[in-house]
Amino acid sequence: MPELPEVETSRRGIKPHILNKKVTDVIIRNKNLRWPIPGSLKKQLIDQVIQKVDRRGKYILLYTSAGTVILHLGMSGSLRILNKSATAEKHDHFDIIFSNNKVLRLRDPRRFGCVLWAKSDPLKHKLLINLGPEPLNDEFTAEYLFEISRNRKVAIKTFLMNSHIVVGVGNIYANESLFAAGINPKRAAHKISLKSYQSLVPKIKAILKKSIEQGGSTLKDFINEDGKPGYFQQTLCVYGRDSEPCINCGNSIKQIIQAQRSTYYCTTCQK
DNA sequence: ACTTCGACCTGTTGGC
DNA sequence: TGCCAACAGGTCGAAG
Repeated sequence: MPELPEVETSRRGIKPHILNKKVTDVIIRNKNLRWPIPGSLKKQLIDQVIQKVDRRGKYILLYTSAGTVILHLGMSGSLRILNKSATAEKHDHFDIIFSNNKVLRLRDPRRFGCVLWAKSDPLKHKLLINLGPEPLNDEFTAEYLFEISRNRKVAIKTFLMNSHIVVGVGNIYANESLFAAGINPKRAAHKISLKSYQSLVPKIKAILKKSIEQGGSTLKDFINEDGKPGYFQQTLCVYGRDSEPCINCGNSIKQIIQAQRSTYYCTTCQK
C-alpha cells in the first residue's frame, strides 16, 4: 500500500489526535512483524507523552522523552485513529491507547511493516542512519544524483528505488517520474547525463508533491473509514498500464521485470 | 564496494 | 463457479 505520499498523509492524519497526548496502554496482538515488536515497548511507552510526530523516508517517528517509536507500514500496513472500544479485526496487530480514549491502531495483513523502539536519536538507528536524502528537500538535486551515480551500473529505475540513494521513491513513482522525464528505466545510472538528471529530479519532486497534496485533500478525517489514498485517484501515466496506449504517442505501454519488481514504460517516449 | 537474489507474509486477481 | 498460480504499493541481509 504505502508509497511516500500515503506515509506522509498518514503522519499528518494521526498527528493532531496523538500529539501531546499521554499513552495509557499498549496492546501487542501479534509481535511477529518484519522484526519482532520489542517486548519492552509497552513498559517504555506507558505514561509517556507524544512530543513530535515525524517522518524519515517511509518511517514514521513518534517521539517521547523516553525514546522514539519507529514505525514502518511495509507493503500493506495502515494506521487509523479509533475510539479505544473499537473492536480489533483480523490483522490489527498493534495499538497505542491514549488518555483521550483514542487508539492508534496498526493493521498490516502481510506483516512486512515494523514497530521498533529507539532509546536515543532514532535517526542514528541502524535502519535510518544510512538513508539517502528526502526527495523534497533542497539537498536532493540533479547534481547530487549525477555525482553519486558515476560508478553505478544498475538500471536507473532500480537506482531510484534504492533508499540509500534517495528515500521515498517507490515502484509507482519511480515508473511515473521516469516516464515524465522521458528516460528509459533500463538505462544504467552512470550513463545518464547531468542534463537528464536535471529533467528527472524536478519531475520526482512535482509528482510526489502533487500526490501528497491529493492525499491531504481526499483524506478529510483519519477517524473511522479511511477513504482511498489520494494517489489512487490521480491518473497514473504508465504504472499498471501494460499494453494500454501511451498518453503521449499512443504506442502500447510495455511491462518488464527489474529487480523483481514490475516496470512500465513507453519504448517510444522513453529513451 | 556494488549487485543480485531470497526471504518475509496474506489477500486479490485472472486464466483455465 | 471454483481452483490455483501469479502477483501486489517494501527493503533487508546474505551471497556472489
